[in-house]
Amino acid sequence: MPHCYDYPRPALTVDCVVFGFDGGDLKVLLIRRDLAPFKGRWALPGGFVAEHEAIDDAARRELEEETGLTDVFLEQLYTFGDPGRDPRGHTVSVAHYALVKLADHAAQAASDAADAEWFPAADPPPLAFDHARILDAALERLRGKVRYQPIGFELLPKKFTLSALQRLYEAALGHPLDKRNFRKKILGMGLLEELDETERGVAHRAARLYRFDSAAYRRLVRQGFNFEI
Amino acid sequence: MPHCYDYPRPALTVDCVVFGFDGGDLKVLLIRRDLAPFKGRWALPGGFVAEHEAIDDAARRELEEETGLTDVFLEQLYTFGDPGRDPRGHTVSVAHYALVKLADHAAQAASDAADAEWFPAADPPPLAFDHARILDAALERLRGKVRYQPIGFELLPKKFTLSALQRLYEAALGHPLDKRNFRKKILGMGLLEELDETERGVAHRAARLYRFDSAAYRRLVRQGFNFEI
DNA sequence: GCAAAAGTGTTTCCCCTACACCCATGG
DNA sequence: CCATGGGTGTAGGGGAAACACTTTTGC
Repeated sequence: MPHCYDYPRPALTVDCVVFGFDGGDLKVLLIRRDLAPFKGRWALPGGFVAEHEAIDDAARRELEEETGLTDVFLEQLYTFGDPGRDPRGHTVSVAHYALVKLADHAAQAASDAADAEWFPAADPPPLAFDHARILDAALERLRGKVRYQPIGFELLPKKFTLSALQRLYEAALGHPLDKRNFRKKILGMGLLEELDETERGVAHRAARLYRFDSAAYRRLVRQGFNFEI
Repeated sequence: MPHCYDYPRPALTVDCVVFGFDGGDLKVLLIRRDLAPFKGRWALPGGFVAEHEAIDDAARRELEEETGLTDVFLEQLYTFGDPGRDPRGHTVSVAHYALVKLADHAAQAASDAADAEWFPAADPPPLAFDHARILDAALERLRGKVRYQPIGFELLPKKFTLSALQRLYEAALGHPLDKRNFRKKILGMGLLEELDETERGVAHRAARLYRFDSAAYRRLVRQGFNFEI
């Protein structure tokens, strides 16, 4: 039952701020636009919501079509609807943010989307539409959320070192953390499974690898546990 | 430049979860629907977003049209877009929540909107559409946000007693707080201006009145202060 | 052997918590 | 004078923060 003729209405799109972590900086995945407006500019992956399509389905569909990414952590961020944000007419965008394990996905994204590229999230190129504002909102959300929900692990490979985890938190929060206190706190939570394995191919002492134990996390949450860094 | 004929698209609405506090319970303001679907059911105030209208403008406009409320604290909550949430067709709703000073606004709302009524937020009547889910999301947001942003004051009269503030926090958080610790903490922040005035018309010792000092709050935030209860 | 990062404990301090009694007011 | 809420201080415990050196490994 389409009701396009009932009422003039804004168009509805989704946009995705895709974050990755390369061990040093937070990255964001951008697409080069090959159509007007903003032809040639970098933009967030996204597109129109189809009728009878759930919003997060649309976000995942656009993400796969434009970047090849599937099975990522994806969450709604905010809905941007200022008239004037799209020169073609009033377009409302439901922005999302996604967290991907960069190491696992880099090859896939590169092959499926020639015009997708990773940029430093803190220092992106000029962006189309109001996407710079959306990126800012996503960074702020990530900074806030990473502290009280264990979403940081979505940005790391399945097996990771404590130093990698600490560098991730330092990049997300924007300030250095004390190594001993960080390890004490994170290990004290009982969320990390210590593996009998070390990282490989480094020119110094190899660090132990850990894995996030999501079953343990769910168990603890049920008992009233609150994650907090 | 309307582009209704470009593309079939979902309809776009706004809905508002309006919270008030009567000194005991959190309340939510509902409207009785006089049109199908869900005719006669209680629903959140809301309606269609006009073309070229900003989303929060639409929310404020609908709020005034349906309840008479103006100049309230209003913030975007989440966008609900499951196909099937509206039997008339695919309708995406950008939900907001609002906080009003119940004492100041009760008369105004009652006169402007005969079919608006306050209900206990924790125990509302059956609601139209997916509005029960939206209300739940708003309650959860309020519970979370009240702890680390000074938004509780939006629910109290300009001048209030510390006990009223404490009862508000207890209602929002759902658990009792220690009186002495609460007063120590809240006064220690330096956000409350102590007035030379006491409440009136109570059958016991009258409590001192306080006022939230938003200038002091902004000053402290600039210095890195973080509100937290 | 040297560069580079891994790994490890203790002390201090502050904030959160728990807790009970007297006071002022209106009826 | 009594019922009702207003208002106040302290002691103890736990977690956060500050802090430096030894170990392991690859080159």
